[in-house]
Amino acid sequence: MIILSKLADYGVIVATHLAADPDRLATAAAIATETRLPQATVAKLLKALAHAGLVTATRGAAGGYRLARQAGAISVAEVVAAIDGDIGMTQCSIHVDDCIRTTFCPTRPHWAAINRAVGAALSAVSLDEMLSPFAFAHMPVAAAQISVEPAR
Amino acid sequence: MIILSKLADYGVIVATHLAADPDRLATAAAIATETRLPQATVAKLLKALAHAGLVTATRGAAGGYRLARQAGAISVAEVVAAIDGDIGMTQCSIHVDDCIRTTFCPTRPHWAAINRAVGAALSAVSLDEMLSPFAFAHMPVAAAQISVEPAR
DNA sequence: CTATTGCGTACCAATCCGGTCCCAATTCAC
DNA sequence: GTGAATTGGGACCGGATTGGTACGCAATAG
Repeated sequence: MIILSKLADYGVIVATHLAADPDRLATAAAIATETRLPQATVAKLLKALAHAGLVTATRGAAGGYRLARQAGAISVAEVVAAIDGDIGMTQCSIHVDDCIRTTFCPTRPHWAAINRAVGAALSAVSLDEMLSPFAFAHMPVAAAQISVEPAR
Repeated sequence: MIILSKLADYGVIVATHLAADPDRLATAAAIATETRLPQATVAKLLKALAHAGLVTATRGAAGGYRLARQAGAISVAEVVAAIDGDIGMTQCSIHVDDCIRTTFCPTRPHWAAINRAVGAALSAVSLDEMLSPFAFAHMPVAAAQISVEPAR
């Protein structure tokens, strides 16, 4: 299974690209060609990022986009959430009501904890770290201990 | 965004249900009614779990399913992987080749680390813990520190 | 032999997703 | 003031994925 949608993946690429050059005011078209992503899609992503307040947009001729904060202050989790919506493991993590099993399902309360752990993994990484050519070393401790076994 | 597919979510419910009564040989139909999930779907899930070796199936009349291992020795990650396939954050985590950006995309190497952290969060929880009415407390350290901010 | 139960596969309907396009609003240059 | 460039916010569409079902085959108990 793939967790991130293509769009969210692209969103991180675009945001990281902006982070590489924080002072520059880049147009959607320029970013698209530089990242080799489809123009219309990049434009859509930037709108979403702007809506979430992660980038600031300047309209009009000679307009463009720029990171709203320092690259170190924007986490991957925020970028993903800006595009795919808030992160939750299960249906009931987000739509709390529409599950007939809520009353007797024993697993429900535990998802919240798993939820936080996953969110933490994404929140722990900022854009400038994504930019660095070196792998970062401050992932949650459990990260190195267990690897998920493939099933097929 | 919702990370787990409905099917994977159901899979965990079914597996947890089996974990509640490890010695019992339960038919797919019985599990379906007890968990209030559609029969055909539960049957499909149990096949997948059996295929992954998480449950053992006994065919024939008076047959049924049973956990293949102790509930404490089966992680949520395994159940999810059995149904949704192996866990990866991005396209390139799984299909390494088919991305034209591999050569110059700076974010690529970092996803692996995030990947492991997420996998660890799911691997850290076993079925018997999902069963307990109390929230477990041994999530990765970062879990409690950061919460993902909603975007919409 | 027959009833029960799992096994495998094929199939269908619905939803979701990636992607495109269009037009209004805003700003700059001349 | 006019026109070009650029973002903003929709609508829209085709295709892939997913949830769910159905059917025939194999195995086993009685």
